[in-house]
Amino acid sequence: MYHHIANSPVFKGLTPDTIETLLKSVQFRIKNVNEQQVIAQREDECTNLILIVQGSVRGEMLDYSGKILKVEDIYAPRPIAAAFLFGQNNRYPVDVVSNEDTTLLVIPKDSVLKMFQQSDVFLKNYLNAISNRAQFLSQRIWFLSFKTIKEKLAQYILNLANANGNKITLPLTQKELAEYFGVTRPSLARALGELEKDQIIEAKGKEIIIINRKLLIQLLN
Amino acid sequence: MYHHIANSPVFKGLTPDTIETLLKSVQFRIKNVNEQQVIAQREDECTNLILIVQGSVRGEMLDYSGKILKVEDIYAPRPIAAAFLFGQNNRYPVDVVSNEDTTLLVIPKDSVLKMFQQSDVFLKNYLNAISNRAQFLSQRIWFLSFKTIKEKLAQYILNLANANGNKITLPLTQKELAEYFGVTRPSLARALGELEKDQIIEAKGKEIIIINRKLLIQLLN
DNA sequence: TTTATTTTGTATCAAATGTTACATACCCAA
DNA sequence: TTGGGTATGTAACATTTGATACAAAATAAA
Repeated sequence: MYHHIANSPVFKGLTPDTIETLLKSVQFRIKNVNEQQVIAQREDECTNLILIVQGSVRGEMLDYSGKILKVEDIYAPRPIAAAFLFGQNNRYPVDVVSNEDTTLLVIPKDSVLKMFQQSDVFLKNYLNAISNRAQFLSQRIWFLSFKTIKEKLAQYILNLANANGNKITLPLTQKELAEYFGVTRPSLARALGELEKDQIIEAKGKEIIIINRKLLIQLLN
Repeated sequence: MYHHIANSPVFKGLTPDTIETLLKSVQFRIKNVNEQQVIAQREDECTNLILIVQGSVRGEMLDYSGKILKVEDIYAPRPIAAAFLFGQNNRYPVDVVSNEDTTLLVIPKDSVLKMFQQSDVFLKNYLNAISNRAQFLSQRIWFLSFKTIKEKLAQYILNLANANGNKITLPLTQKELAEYFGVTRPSLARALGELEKDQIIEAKGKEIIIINRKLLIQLLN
């Protein structure tokens, strides 16, 4: 087990032996769950740090009518909801359900605090994990603030192109990109097509070449 | 000064004297800036924890064409970008500019780490601050995932009503609410008007009464 | 290679929202 | 009380996007 979780972001830089020593100095437990088992429900208080040792879970966001809005899969050896163990309203924002037979490492909050005192590395890793989450979300919101699909595309392409000149390769399928943008797939395809028709970009498969960067930037005005 | 920052989220529960002792055991500096002075630029590395002792600053998000997208004001005695001191890409996501004559407390990252070791309370406060930020952003994204304005309104109203029965008071003006929803003000007003016309709610100023909760929930389907 | 599956391009139509403009209501301060 | 500024209600029209459907292309599997 310690070998598995040594790859977890919160244990990065620690040897399996060190992790074992660290964990054995506090309380924790192992929990095995079957497929489709509910691990936590929305609004449950989040009192433990949960790491996925093996398997995967998903977070399901529901609205008031019970409809599933968004699903996020989390795989071993990542932590579940590290950013919800602390904070004013430390409750799960989603229902957490196992996708498959899954092994969980459950560490109570005060054990986590003890581990912070004992391991500088663990503390830094934990801070990094939450911070990364906040940064990711922040970036995502910034992105969603672009009104039209073309604006989002322009911003997205310019971001990728900054490093690699005028030729980029989309790292996502159109379907995934559409989901990332919060729009439908045909709408995204349409927007791409129009950018191409206007001679702003040239797209062949996932390869995109910026033909007229000036016009691309102007889309953001 | 220590009295001022004692009200900061990261120093909550500590007396001014304790804070003084804590800070004097590490390195830090005070920085006074005039109005409209640039404190940090987007993509600058974030190497210090910055607290606003007195005054206020704003974070400005710019797109590639240089247009200001969003502004967030931060007032004393809150920290600036606490969630960007750690993490993989610890760079400011925004330009930070002072709104007025402002006094800043600048604490280098390694001093912050030392303070974590010396004060359990400070560490917990910091974790809470980052976590709150992540939770806030998470909630915000969840919210933005509702497609139509009516859906957003329904979700928003139901959230407020949960605690207080069927009568709620909007804590924001329509303008602010529209901004929060990421829509224009007239569109929000129209949506509110239609909910009223359909006898789902009754709105008078900021007072809203849910007339037909069932229909309100059905909007989410 | 052939077949199945996924991805992409495109079209049509309806629905939602933005834009702009203006009138009315409200609130605070002189 | 009376302005002046802000907040709100509403209208007409243009734009954008969603929903749905289907065909072509690309990719993976047999």
